[in-house]
Amino acid sequence: MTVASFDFKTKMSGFGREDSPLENCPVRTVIDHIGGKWSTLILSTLSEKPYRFGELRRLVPDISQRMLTQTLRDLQRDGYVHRTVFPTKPPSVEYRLTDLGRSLYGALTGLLQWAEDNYLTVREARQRFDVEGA
Amino acid sequence: MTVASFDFKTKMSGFGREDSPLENCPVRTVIDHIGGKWSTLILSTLSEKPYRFGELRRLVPDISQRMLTQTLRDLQRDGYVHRTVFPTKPPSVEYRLTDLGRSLYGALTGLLQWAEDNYLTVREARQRFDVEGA
DNA sequence: CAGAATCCGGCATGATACTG
DNA sequence: CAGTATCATGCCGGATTCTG
Repeated sequence: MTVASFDFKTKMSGFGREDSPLENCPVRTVIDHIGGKWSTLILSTLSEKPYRFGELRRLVPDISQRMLTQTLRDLQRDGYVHRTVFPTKPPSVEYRLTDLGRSLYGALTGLLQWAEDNYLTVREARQRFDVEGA
Repeated sequence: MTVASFDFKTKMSGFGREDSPLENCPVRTVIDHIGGKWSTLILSTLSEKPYRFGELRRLVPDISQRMLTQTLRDLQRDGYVHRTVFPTKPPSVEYRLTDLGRSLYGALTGLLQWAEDNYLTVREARQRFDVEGA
């Protein structure tokens, strides 16, 4: 199965029907939830090693507490992250990637590497477009 | 360079400074713009072969005209899609992937394939989480 | 046919304050 | 330390109408 035919089928599956077609698309099941603003960043950080809540806050200083909590819950809900509570005093909570999360991160790596390799080209294209458009 | 160290560095580059750190992150330069609701879908469709505006509308019936126009413009701006106007009457416009767009789609394929392979697992995890949480 | 312009609602995100 | 709860808001995206 070629790349094109694979994805064309993927795209088509779930479209053209009346019962909320987008929600039934296999690809969107995954993409919609890791396309958020912080998901990839948290996954990247946790791919290095498990971290506690406060450590994540410090490692990703731009994120608000609210968004960190929510992103972690979403990742946990999808089975990418495991949450362990240590009933110490004060309590500490450790987040670590599950096997599924590590697997997803592996698939994500190709895209992240591409971004790293090509972002300058993209920025130049953007500038050219904006200049000639003006 | 390992996966973890690669991405940890990527993540850190652009953070911890005051001048709008997120905007300077190489990864976000790319991810922020293909994380939209329709970008991957249009890229997938165009990976098959070039299409005209109306054909794209029919192939992705859920998208509104406004969003199709905007998504195509963004993809063109980033250099992923080339836009060709044929001055016929009535006019027709063809969209095709550039080399950069094809390259990006190649990097994206791994993630799409992962989604196709694992979306059922993710949905099950989601259900389990929701049930035990209730 | 291929858009541009406009209006509008909802959700994602942020800021702040409070808690066990 | 690790969250929850509440409020404010921006902008994403849908529906509709108009144009060359």
